Amino acid sequence: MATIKDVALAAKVSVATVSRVLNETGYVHEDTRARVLKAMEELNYHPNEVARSLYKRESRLIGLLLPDITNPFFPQLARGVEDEIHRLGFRLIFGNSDENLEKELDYMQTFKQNHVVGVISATNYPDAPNYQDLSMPIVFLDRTGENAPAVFADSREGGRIAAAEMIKRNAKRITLIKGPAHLQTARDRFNGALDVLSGADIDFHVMKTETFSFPEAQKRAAELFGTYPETDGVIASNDIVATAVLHEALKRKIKVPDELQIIGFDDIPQSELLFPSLSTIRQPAYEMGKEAAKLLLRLMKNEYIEQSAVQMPVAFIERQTTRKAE
Amino acid sequence: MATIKDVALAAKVSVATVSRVLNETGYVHEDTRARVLKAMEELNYHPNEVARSLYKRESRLIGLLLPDITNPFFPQLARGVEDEIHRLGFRLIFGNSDENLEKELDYMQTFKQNHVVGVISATNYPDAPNYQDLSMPIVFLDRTGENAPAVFADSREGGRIAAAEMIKRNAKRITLIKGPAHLQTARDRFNGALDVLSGADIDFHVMKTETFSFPEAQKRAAELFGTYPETDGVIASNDIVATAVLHEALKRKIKVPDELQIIGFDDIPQSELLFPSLSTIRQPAYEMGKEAAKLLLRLMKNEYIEQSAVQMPVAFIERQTTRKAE
DNA sequence: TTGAAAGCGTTACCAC
DNA sequence: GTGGTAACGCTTTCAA
Repeated sequence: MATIKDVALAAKVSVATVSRVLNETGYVHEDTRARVLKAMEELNYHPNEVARSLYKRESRLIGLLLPDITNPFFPQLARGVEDEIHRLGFRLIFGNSDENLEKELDYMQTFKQNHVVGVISATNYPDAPNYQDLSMPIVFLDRTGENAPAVFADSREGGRIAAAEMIKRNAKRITLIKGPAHLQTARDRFNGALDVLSGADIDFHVMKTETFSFPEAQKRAAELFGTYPETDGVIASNDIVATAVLHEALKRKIKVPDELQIIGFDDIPQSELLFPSLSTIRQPAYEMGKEAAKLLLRLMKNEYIEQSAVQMPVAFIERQTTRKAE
Repeated sequence: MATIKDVALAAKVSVATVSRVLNETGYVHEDTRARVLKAMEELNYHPNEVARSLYKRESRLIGLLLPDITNPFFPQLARGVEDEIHRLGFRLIFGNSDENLEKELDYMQTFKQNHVVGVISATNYPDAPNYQDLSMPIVFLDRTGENAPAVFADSREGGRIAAAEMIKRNAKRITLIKGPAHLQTARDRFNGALDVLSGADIDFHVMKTETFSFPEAQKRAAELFGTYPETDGVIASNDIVATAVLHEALKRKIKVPDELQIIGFDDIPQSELLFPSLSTIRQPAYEMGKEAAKLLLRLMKNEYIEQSAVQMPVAFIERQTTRKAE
């Protein structure tokens, strides 16, 4: 790879001048600039980002930390982030944390050591020391820290909507599934649904799942129909769990949505591909990724930010696991 | 962040000595080493990777280029790669190419400018100039270049297996769906199935799809049942397309697998979640990612490599869209 | 066994 | 307008 020195030599100027045209900083004569540009072209010169980063103590890299890219909710977040930062010339150092604090620390270390200009993290431990006294801005995605910049969906409202839609559709014996207790978003969904259910004149039943894994969800779904066969409406903690419930219901030849209605949460891409396709509460994952990137970019520019906790709207997506509202 | 100089000062030695204990290179007295280690500890010193990278002209970063992380096949590849390189201390610069040559070039540029030590790319253009005369090793993943290092599944064999299983299960009027022509793997699947079908005494019908997108697949599936309603076995070009066919079949109240059998390709995670769950040809995506990483690591060490094109086995996964073999 | 100093490719300051 | 050069934080000769 050609260096700035090669360009200087070819253009018969000093490296300082080359640097000036490169960064469009300071004066340089039109003719000189042209010569330099030509030399760059000919030598196919591209500045060494590492050297730049060393001197300026910041790179063109952004750190992205997600629990597990293999979980279908996260790729969309990632994609949203990337699309937003890409045109500004930023690139991603990416890692999966498995919700493991050590791994997160490890990646935060990597980020610092590589001079990233900012980080976006979907961590369950936003208040851990990992994330204190950083020299670069950070925004939490799909998570919230104590008045730290964050982008997340209005989960509680999502829970409320799910319950309201279920009631509106005339379910009488509702099962509310509670997700993993360590996830704030899961708790919010649950509490939102509870807000509505407890105020309604309706029978309901709470069941919990420890994880969002399909195999566990399958087991719990089987139990559900064993212990509470008369349920006619399930508000699931997310789409994976909802899928397991749907699966089990179909296996038992329960008619969906006539005998049993199901509402999921997230609207992961495959929810639409199920048969019957899954009614759910949509989180705008891609947009959330974009929004997080935008927020980070503003933070990087040190802009004054009135409200750095941005809450994204959720919406009921009506598909085929719910009946028409009456 | 503390620098090597701070450590040297605190330990009352020169930076050269600190560097020696850091890299375990050259002699250094036990007592000195202890002092240095202690100073590092106290200052919470972590070497600046950027400075290292500048001098050594190589980083601890690996470039990963995938078409679209939002497509459920790719996260598994990514995860396999990451898990393999993580414990060796390597990290990922990640980008989505959208199968766009410009974007790929763009990312390759980024990779070089950041001194990555190697790249793993799932490109459709392995022979493009983008990938020639690189100063670092590259391995193609899920793709092949002309005798370039690569890791990919045995798609042709996969096609053969799909066709054989379909015949074994007594399908009589088979529909073979041909995937996007620009994808080598799609062509291979198709040709493999054709190998078997054309040698068998059986009716079959070929239909093509231009993309692997669900909406297009839905349209084509609808057409299929319109123009060839008597088909009783569909060999789809991948699981997304198979899902669309299943969807359409269920909508038309065609009994699966009694009246219609379906075999997909890939075994993406959601294939198991469908109802009925999808029989498919599995590509070991996670393992492919791992294998690609391993190969890259060996290439980086300049090991002699007998066979740098590693073909991974595929297998028939029997689920509920096929009948029991007779 | 240790330290001084050059060099990695840039940028930015200060002269001219 | 332009060039010389110190500095960014590290590794690696070379000498002592």
